[in-house]
Amino acid sequence: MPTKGQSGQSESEEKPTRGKRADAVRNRRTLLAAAAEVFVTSGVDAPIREIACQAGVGVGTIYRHFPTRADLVVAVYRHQVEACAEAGPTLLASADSPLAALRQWVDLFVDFLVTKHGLAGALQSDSSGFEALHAYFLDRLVPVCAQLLDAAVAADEIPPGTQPYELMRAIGNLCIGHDPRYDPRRMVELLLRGLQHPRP
Amino acid sequence: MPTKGQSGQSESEEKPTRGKRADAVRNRRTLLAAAAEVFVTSGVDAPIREIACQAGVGVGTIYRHFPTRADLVVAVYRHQVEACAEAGPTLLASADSPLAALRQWVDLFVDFLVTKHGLAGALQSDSSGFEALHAYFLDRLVPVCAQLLDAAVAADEIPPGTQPYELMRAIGNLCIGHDPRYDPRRMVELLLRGLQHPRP
DNA sequence: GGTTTAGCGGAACAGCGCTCCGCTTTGAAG
DNA sequence: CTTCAAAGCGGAGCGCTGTTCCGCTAAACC
Repeated sequence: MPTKGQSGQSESEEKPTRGKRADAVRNRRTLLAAAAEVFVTSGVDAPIREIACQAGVGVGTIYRHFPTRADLVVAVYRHQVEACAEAGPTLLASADSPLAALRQWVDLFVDFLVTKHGLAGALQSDSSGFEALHAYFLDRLVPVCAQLLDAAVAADEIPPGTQPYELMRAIGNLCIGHDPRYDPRRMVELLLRGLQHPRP
Repeated sequence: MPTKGQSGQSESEEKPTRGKRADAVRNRRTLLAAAAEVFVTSGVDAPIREIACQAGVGVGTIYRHFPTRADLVVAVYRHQVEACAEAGPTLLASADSPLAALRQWVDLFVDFLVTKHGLAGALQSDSSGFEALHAYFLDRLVPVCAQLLDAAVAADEIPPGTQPYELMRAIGNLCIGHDPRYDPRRMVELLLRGLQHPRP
């Protein structure tokens, strides 16, 4: 992991560089890298101390930069969530049909969830300050899902009435749990099939 | 809650009365009652101490009677799980079609899960000694589900290939989370619709 | 009654989230 | 380069968990 090349660091910063001290900015990056690494091996509910240790900082530093767990998780996965959100309109334009676009987009979302250990579970968790995570994911992705659903309805590929929020949550729920006998993708596929028009 | 009428208590005991001491048997019952009550208000992952307090016993007593959390949860809900399992064949005999029986049975299962706060989540949990709970539910219900699925396949109402375990897990997952904007029943209904034959 | 031992209670330990405050480092003014 | 306010840091410490362990109580059997 190359951390070299600090010559010009005014690239795409979320909002950390806001008249902050140099060591604070450095720590924030270290923290994000450490969290990303720990999340892979221990899941998103890894002990805070573990992340602090991996980053070589005290727990206080984590809480100052990321007051709640959700803030940290969101910061780590922001780019990927953003990419997923942006993929919605793109797919709608490129796919054969709105329903096909919806399918591909859901695939993207599912892939994202199943590869992040424990993330799907955390998304639905009602405890431990994960609510903000839930909120962010939903704020960002539900509108995209709504757009895809609307397009599919307009193309008469599915009946109207499906709530985007409900669908997203169902998909998230289906992605919970690692088990060789359980393939979330297959169940999501079933769910999507159920979305289509029942033939009279 | 009437706990009277101890005259003849040799009714349907699971296995507590096995040459045990009288106070042990009494404590076991108290514990089950207390746990059932606490589960309603605080969910199945309520603190052990809370259950112990409600029952008026020490925590050691709980661990002696129910070594893992799953043992306690299973003991509390055994009757209902059993009833659900037995309803399978009954519905198959009484319903209009195997698929209708499957639907009604799934409804039963979903009702059970959504009314027990946190149970669905615990079912999928991979931590805190809930594995045994998972195992019990599956051992008891998957065969019933398999029977219903087989019947529906035989009646050519659904295509073959659906794994009972996978379906049960998906349904369980869909029941996670209390939220006015999310109705598990509706999503399970979608899933079941997806199960049916796609019309060519 | 006496004796044995199953069973009980809860102190105690370990792992967690989160807070709080004394100390260090930074960056700019002199 | 020195000075110095304050931004930032670290980790001890608190409260709440699950789980164990052992001295003591009281049930059961003689």
